Amino acid sequence: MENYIGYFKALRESKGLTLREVERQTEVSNAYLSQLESGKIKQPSPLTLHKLSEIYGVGYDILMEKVGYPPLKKKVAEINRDKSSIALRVGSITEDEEVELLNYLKFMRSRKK
Amino acid sequence: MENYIGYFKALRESKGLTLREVERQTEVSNAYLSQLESGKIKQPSPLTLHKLSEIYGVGYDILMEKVGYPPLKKKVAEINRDKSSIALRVGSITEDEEVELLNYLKFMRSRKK
DNA sequence: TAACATTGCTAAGTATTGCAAGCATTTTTT
DNA sequence: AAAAAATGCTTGCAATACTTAGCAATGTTA
Repeated sequence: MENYIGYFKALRESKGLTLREVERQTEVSNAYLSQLESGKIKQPSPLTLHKLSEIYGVGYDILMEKVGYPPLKKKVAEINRDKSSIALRVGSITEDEEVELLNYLKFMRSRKK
Repeated sequence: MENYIGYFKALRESKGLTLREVERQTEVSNAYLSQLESGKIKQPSPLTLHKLSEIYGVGYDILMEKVGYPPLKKKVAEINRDKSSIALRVGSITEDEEVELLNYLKFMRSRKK
């Protein structure tokens, strides 16, 4: 969402790295890095950001937010709503559904043996 | 990490939602949702995943990893808060079990009407 | 000085996300 | 039963991430 012009360039230069050195270590082309630093790229992919976060020593989540992706950090309210790890994957469920799912899971597993 | 075929469709149907209902709430076109569910989309953007995570009640980070984006390390405090009843009793579930549970959840909920 | 390497950058091309419009079929309403 | 609405889906199309190839300027070495 916001402007991160100057940010990536300052980051790289603070480490004393050239575009081609970053290219070697991240396998992101120097051409693209140049475009990124000059503000021609709106939202580099998470994978690209992850590579950059490693070489620059900056948090992956920091870079994600920097370019405007939704924040990765969970809010406490959401954590409390999602009680179990299953709920994290299938969405929130009621207590009754939880029991029924448990039984069904048990049935599923016994059937596949 | 690779294939999430069946997952998004199972998620939606477990909630008893139509493509156009999800479109209304997330502002993601039903056309795109259809392609996503049929496996024609490799990596939907973080913003799209964030919207889906909200309407489906599934962790944003879970969806991010599901489609193959780099994993984000959780804070220890959050991890401990996340695991509760079901996880402690049955342990983790496989991807196949996950989809099967979603389908059963859909059946459970449709039965009670 | 001359040859060569390195630097940042641009232009053109490929691939993919996501949308608008529309179609065929099923479901709902009258 | 007919009309209307809702549903899932396909087909172009625009926008954009990212690459390869190359250029001009600067730095390095013989």
